[in-house]
This record gives sequence, structure tokens and C-alpha cells, in this order.
Amino acid sequence: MGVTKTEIFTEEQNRIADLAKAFAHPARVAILQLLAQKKACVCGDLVDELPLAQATVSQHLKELKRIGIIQGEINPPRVCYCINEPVWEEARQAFGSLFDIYVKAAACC
Amino acid sequence: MGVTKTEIFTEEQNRIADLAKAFAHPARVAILQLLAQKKACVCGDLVDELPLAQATVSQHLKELKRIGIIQGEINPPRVCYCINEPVWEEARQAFGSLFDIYVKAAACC
DNA sequence: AAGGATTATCGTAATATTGCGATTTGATTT
DNA sequence: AAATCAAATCGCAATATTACGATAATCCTT
Repeated sequence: MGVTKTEIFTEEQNRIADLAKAFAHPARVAILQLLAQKKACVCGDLVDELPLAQATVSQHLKELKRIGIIQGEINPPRVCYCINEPVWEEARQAFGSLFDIYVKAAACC
Repeated sequence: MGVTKTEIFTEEQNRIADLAKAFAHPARVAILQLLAQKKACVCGDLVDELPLAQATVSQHLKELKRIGIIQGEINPPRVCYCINEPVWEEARQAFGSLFDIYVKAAACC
């Protein structure tokens, strides 16, 4: 089907999955790295840095905006993108907590 | 096309994207949470915990094994899964470093 | 050897994602 | 008003993902 049954999982699980999607494609990792390092900000600069078509970059930016991890400020005729700090921290926290629920000891197999 | 151009990205970016995929679906988040908390281990128990068909759970387990974040030990007629600690730590590290490259200040927009 | 229990794989269907050329939109500049 | 620039959106094609029933494989038990 290709359709995820979101309704059968918790809000938290769905949110983590969504946040993870921001990082689940190398192009988006590259974009987030560039923005986090502030090496690029304007959409056109991102397109120059990445070997992908403008339309493709724009699509990845749209997905990142949907997740909320970046935001865009219109500055005609350009758009300046940057990390949306609250969501960046939310992601850091979410993954941090997730990684911490594992404690070696007591292996069960 | 639906085909990611992995060759144009760095090894690190591709690896992060792959690790993120482990968490990019709520069912896999649920599975990893169960394994990390050792609430379940045997494949059949995971199937019982999740409202998904056995074939579907098996497929998610296969993907998690491909990424390397879990491992399975055959214990006929069952298979006991658990977190593969080195990769779990690799993921913790990778995401930790990624989140840390962002420093508020110096916003560019 | 036959049966039972458990998990993996196959085949299929539906939806999602990735990528890009072409076009459109939005706003400035001439 | 026309031209221009940057970015978003459209439309399409190709591949990937998600899900599940059915079947196969595996290995123990009888």
C-alpha cells in the first residue's frame, strides 16, 4: 500500500518518525548541515552548493519546512532559510531521550 | 525518479540518512523502543505488540538489520532480536555531532 | 518421516518519494 | 508596462516504501 498507518501509533512515535525524515535523505542532511553551519541561507546558494536541480532543492526545502525544522524568510526576490531553533532542539531532545532508553546490561538474547 | 543520487553525497551524509531511516517510520520507532527497553525480544512478541501483520513486522526487522542497528539470534523455532550496541552508539554519536554543529547566535536571516 | 511452531520470503497492490524540465508566481527594476 | 530575477509549483517518469495474504523455509518434537 505504501501508506503508513499513523493512527495506530502514538503521537510521540509519529513525531519522532517525522523528525527522522528530515535526516533520512542525504540531500536534506546536506541542506541542514549547510544551514546549521550558516554557510548558506539563500535558496539560490543552496542550489549552487548541491548538485541537484533547483526544483529538487525546493522540494526538499518544502519538506523540511513541513516538518518545521527550518523556516524561510521572504526577502524579495530571494528567500532566506534558516534552522528553526525550537524544532532543532525538539529533535535533539527527542533523539537524545530515545537513545537513552537503551541501557546495555541485561541483554535478553 | 524515486532514486536517490547517493554518489553525489559524502559517505557521512549517506550514512546519517541511512541511520535516520531506522527511525523514519513509526513502526520502526516502536520496534526500537521495545527492543531498547527489552520489553520484547522475540519476533513473535513484537508482532503481538504491534498492530501489524507478521509479514510487515518481519520486513521492518529486515530493514533495521540491513542498517545494522539490530541483530537477530536464531533460537529455534524463534528469533531473538536485540539492539546492536555499536551501531546504536554510532547513531547516538552521529546525531549528537550533527545537532551540535548548530550554534544559535549569528543568525543570517 | 510427519507434524507443529515460528519466521522469512514471494507476489501483488497501493501509495510515497525522488528528480527534473517547464511553467508560474511574486516582487523589483527599468 | 515590460523585462528580469529568484523561488515555488506543476506534470511527469521512475523507483522506493508500506502492507498483507499466501507460501516457503527452518528446525524442533513426536
